[in-house]
Amino acid sequence: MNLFAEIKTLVLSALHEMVGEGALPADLNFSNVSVEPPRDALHGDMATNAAMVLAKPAKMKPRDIAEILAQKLTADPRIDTADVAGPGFLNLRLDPAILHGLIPQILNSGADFGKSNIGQGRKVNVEFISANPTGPLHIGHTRGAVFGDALSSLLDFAGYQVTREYVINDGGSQIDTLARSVYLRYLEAHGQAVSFPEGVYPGDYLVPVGEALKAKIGDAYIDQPEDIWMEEIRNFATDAMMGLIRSDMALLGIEMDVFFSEKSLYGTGKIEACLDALEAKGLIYQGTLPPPKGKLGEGWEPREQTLFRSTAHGDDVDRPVKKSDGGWTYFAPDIAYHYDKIQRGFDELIDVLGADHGGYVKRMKAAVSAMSDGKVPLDIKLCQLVRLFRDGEPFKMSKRAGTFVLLSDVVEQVGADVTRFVMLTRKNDAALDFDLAKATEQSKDNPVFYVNYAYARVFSVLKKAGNPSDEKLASANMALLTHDAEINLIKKLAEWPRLAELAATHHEPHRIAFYLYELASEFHALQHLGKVDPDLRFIREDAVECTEARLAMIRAVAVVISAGLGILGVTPRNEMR
RNA sequence: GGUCCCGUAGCUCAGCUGGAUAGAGCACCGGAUUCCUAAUCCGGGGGUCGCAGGUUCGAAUCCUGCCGGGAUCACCA
Repeated sequence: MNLFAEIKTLVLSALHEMVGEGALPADLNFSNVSVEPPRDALHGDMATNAAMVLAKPAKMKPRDIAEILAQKLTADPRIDTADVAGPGFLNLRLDPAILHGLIPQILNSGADFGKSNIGQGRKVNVEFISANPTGPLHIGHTRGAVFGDALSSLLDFAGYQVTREYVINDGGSQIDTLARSVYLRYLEAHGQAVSFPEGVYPGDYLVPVGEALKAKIGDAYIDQPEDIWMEEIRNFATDAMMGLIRSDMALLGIEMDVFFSEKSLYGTGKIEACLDALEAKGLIYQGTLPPPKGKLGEGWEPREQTLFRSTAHGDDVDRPVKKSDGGWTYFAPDIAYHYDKIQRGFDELIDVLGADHGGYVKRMKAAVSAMSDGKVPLDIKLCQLVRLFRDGEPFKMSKRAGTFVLLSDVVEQVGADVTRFVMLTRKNDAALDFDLAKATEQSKDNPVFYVNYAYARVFSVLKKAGNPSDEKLASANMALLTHDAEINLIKKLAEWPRLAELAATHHEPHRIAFYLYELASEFHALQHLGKVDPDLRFIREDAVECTEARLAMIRAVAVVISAGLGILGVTPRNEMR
């Protein structure tokens, strides 16, 4: 289904043939041979670098290799011409029938067009959001949420078996703080005047939690010491916060497969078992860390702690797993959590984190490498900050939380689809400026609109043509699509499977967004040509066959846009008014 | 000071395991609509790819060192 992969197979078999005939030496490594879209469409439909990457190991001139390869390739019916160009590129022009044949393929496969099996059913765990259950999700979580969800869909599209996972940090001291905060709201619900000292969460969102607690237990905990109510309120409050977070996620249409409780690692021997496993590899020891370099060294004092030898797996310094008082550091349960993921049989792990976790990457990779003996790759995707604007002015106020802009504020203002798309128009590791006013603007300046507009235009045209079925369109005579702009559009469609594979292997969903913009652009250009030259209009009363072929083509555009937006989690609209 | 990320057109950013004359949008200038959505399209000007070395047939891309911006940095999760 991936035309580029198909032609690459052809190139490789031609190369093997050349080896068999003695035209190339044996033992050549073909892994660097690629077949790609050429930078300039004038060069042809596809280009291969085979002659250039093989020239040196084969000790031949690139052009000599290219000449022979060109002869072999043109013998194949799929290849019209193969021209040697530049330093040794081989530019291929395909038999138009190959491109034309793509359209029925797209119409018949529908949303499945572009799916691949590069994942080969490998189990991949994508952990994302994982916000502390102490309040609603804010803008800082939103990008990671959208990114993780889209990456998951992308990997699924590429043939991986994906698990979306959220780890609930319900074991740490911040939950004690949450419980105390809720206790105050509980007292408040009973009519007591309360003040909120430093170190508790003052947010209004805890008011209903305090009231709910009152409704559940009445006045049982009034004037009671902390050790009486702490455990129960911790659980009660955590559940309430996870309820909030789940409803925030629902606003973006995100559903997790697994919610993993960090607390489940404590008191169950899981952390101990994990560290035992590391100790068996000689990676746990008692020791004292050197002072940090630089001026932060002030106030530092040596402490003997239990340390993980992360330097054995690429980290810069070993990391403590136990505090000097014997309690676990945060790192310890997190190692155990990743150990658990490995034991659950995942072949690959992905963590989506905020950029403020940058210092955490090496140690976690070291831990996973150590625990899996280097067999389970861990990719940590750091999402950089989102800067919110409205009409060019920084946007910071939140009506409900007072400090952070909430995810729900953003979705309320621009909608889930716009939020998702905009969040995916940047690489995850580049900072993102998000202008809430521009995001709802209906213009080409707004990529969401621009892409969806192309989709809606297709529907408009099809409607005008009486909504022919995909089956009927698939049987049209595509050979009538001969105009350059039409061929360019089909070539863009042909790139989709390849692009989806690349985006998946690189864990970069933003490439989908950029591709969709380009596809929409090709479509808008062609659509406009019909205004200048009536013969190029999609619907021609005087040419039924041609009309059918064109309708099939634009229907294929809609199918691919729909598939792409589907991966991004955006629902295309059939009309924009 | 260590580590990580970023540095590409006036602005915001793409640039696909290194490949051909470095691309797009905005802004600016000039055009296009009796028509399926002008909410669009076409053309033009605009670049020492932060700087300097290195690797090679070839570097925005890989390596080293600087410069600038951001994040982070030992018993906080």
